[in-house]
Amino acid sequence: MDFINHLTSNNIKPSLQRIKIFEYLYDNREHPTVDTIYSDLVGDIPTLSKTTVYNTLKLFIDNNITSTVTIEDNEVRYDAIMEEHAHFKCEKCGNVQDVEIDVSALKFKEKNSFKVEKTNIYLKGKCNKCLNKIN
Amino acid sequence: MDFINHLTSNNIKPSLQRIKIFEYLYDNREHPTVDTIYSDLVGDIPTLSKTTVYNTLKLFIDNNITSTVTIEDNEVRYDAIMEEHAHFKCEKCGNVQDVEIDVSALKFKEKNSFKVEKTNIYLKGKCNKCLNKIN
DNA sequence: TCTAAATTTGTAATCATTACAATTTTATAA
DNA sequence: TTATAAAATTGTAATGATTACAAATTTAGA
Ligand SMILES: [Mn+2]
Ligand SMILES: [Mn+2]
Ligand SMILES: [Zn+2]
Ligand SMILES: [Zn+2]
Repeated sequence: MDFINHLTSNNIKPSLQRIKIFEYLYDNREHPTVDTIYSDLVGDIPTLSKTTVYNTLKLFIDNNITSTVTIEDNEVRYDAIMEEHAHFKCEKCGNVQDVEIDVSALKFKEKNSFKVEKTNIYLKGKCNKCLNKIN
Repeated sequence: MDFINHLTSNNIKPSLQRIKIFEYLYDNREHPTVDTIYSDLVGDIPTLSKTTVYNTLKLFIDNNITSTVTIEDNEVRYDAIMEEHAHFKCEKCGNVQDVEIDVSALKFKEKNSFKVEKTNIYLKGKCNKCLNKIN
């Protein structure tokens, strides 16, 4: 993945902060929060500001190279994978993982029609790891 | 719908505030926010406190007679209809409507299995009304 | 009626996010 | 290269939703 080219081709000037934040998001697929992103990167970029993380993620979202995952109503997570997929959160361990899904199979029998442009599917339950624990 | 009985049979003592808030939520299907609920009910119950609205909704959720609708990451909406259904938000007019959906049709081909206990499906786009406007 | 428990209320605290102005960095032209 | 303007980053203050908490009110039972 050529991050600089990816940013540039999406009209985003590739500053150090932007490259690092996008790289982090792309490599860490567990859908981190702003705080996690900031904490994990501030060692690398000591001058990093949390405001920059917020600004940068907003910029990414406006340019469609990042999306939010709001599977909980009290935390916003971020995702750099833009291919359509669902999300599963384990309510035991808290992990949020990607789920391949065929969204086109979603046929809703609606009387009043509307045009769907975005679909978000959020699943919750227990993950394989937690199911196999004996406690 | 017998609201008092519904609350009682779900282990919730039917105080005036609880009855009115649940009744409001059940009758107004547009998935109101705390502020909307409070504003619309304070005329009816002049002593109503916003804290009571928060407390009561939390109580409803804990007892599974209400759920949250977090189709936007910056506002929490509430819903008293507990039958499984999806939600559609029109990005023109902001309306959030219910969508009948066959959740069982959702087959995800996952390598790592997990046990799904709750499913939330959020759709966004343009509603019928807004599509038919000439502007 | 009296008393304790439950509920409601108002205010203060918390915490995530945004606004904004100052500083720093980058790009451009002389 | 140097000067200047634009863009990006930063730190701090403001905002706003939610929660904590203690006081007041209401309800239920003896
Ligand atoms: Mn994802
Ligand atoms: Mn609904
Ligand atoms: Zn788990
Ligand atoms: Zn509309």
